[in-house]
Amino acid sequence: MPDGTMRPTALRAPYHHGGLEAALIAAARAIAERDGPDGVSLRAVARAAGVSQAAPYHHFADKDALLAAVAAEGFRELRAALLARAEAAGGDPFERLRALAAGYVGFARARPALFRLMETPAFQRAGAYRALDAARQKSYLPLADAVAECLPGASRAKRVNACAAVWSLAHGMAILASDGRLGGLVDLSDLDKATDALIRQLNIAAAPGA
Amino acid sequence: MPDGTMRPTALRAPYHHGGLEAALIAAARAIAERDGPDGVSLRAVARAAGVSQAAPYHHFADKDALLAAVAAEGFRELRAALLARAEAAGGDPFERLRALAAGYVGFARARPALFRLMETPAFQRAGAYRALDAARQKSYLPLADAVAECLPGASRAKRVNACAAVWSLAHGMAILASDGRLGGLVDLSDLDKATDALIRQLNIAAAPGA
DNA sequence: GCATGGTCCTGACGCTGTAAAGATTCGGTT
DNA sequence: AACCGAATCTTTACAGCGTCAGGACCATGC
Repeated sequence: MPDGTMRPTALRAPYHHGGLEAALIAAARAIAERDGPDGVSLRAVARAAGVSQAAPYHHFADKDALLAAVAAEGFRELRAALLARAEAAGGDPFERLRALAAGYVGFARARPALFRLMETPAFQRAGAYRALDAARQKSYLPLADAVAECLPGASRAKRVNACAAVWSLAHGMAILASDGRLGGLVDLSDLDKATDALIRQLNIAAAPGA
Repeated sequence: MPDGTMRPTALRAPYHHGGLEAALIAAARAIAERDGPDGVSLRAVARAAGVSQAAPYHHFADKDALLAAVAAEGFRELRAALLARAEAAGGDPFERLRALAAGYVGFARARPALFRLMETPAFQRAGAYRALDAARQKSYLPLADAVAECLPGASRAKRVNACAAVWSLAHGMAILASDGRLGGLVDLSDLDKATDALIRQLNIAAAPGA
């Protein structure tokens, strides 16, 4: 193509992208899942979306804001995955709790790069990204609810403690499993079962199966 | 100072630094603890050590190798802190286990940036940095030993499960606490007590005090 | 006294995030 | 239909980054 500057209008990409914001989020996520969170450069994202390097700044304040949007999408998907598992688990609260924990760990294991991005400490700072905060908060609720239902008569302190224990255990497992570091201790090929075994070690409810 | 090139020898820094490797590690750690792991630039580290930007390459293969050295130092300190806590805890295995978990979480809370650096996934890849791997491995042993001593007659599977549970719980607490995210659930001002309460929720041994 | 090799510096390359200024196009108002 | 403001996108530019090549310095061993 000898004439680069005057390509026929029909073949040239339209000046206005149309859905650039969504395209940037998708491209950033794809790159993050391929090369890890640190492999994401704003310029590469822009290239992948077919726009100039400065175009993203019309949709995101800076690079962190774009990554925060990706993370928020991740939390929404995490929430959806948790709700689906809870639904499938049926009515027993402890059963549901174990399903939620397994879902949490499984999500991290299935999308390690995305999970790592969601855990990036730059975005933890509450108040910095409101949409992210909201999505994160909402993603944690199913777990807290299930814990509360497991301990109907307990004091608030007891419930809070149990909630912290479950969350910490699931979070720790999620991180260790997503990095493959739990491999020497538990069978990562059947992560649901492994999570079950660990959650059962918590004094949350009388574990029926044993 | 009009004559920049011919400063008197007595006032000029010696051409050979003397202890550059250690100075670089210390500078990198100081910057990481002030600005976070991502705030560390090789050039800034070199500036802080009073050498040129390329000098570090005579002591470290690349930036990651320097950060890995900082992380290894962190793991050695973590191990020392854990051993000290175990020593102070006395003879009861479960008491020692709780002290170790509290030490683990306390370390992360006291040095959040260093802990975050140690958990950087780029360094998790086993075999990439041998000294780091060794230091990390060794830092985990006290916890595993204490768990084993808590369950003297148990099967290997049971001990491994308990070990994974303790490690996951402590690790999750460490990360959540070092980011301050556990604040809504537990009292971060008395982290030892909070860790105690959570570890007690594990069916590791009959918790005596209740 | 001189060569060797380790330690350090200067300068350069291509990459990054981001700002400023101009071009293009859309939507709504005359 | 003509216009204008606002939104979107491009070009250009700057400083800082990790890293490398080539040269300067100097402690050590012959």
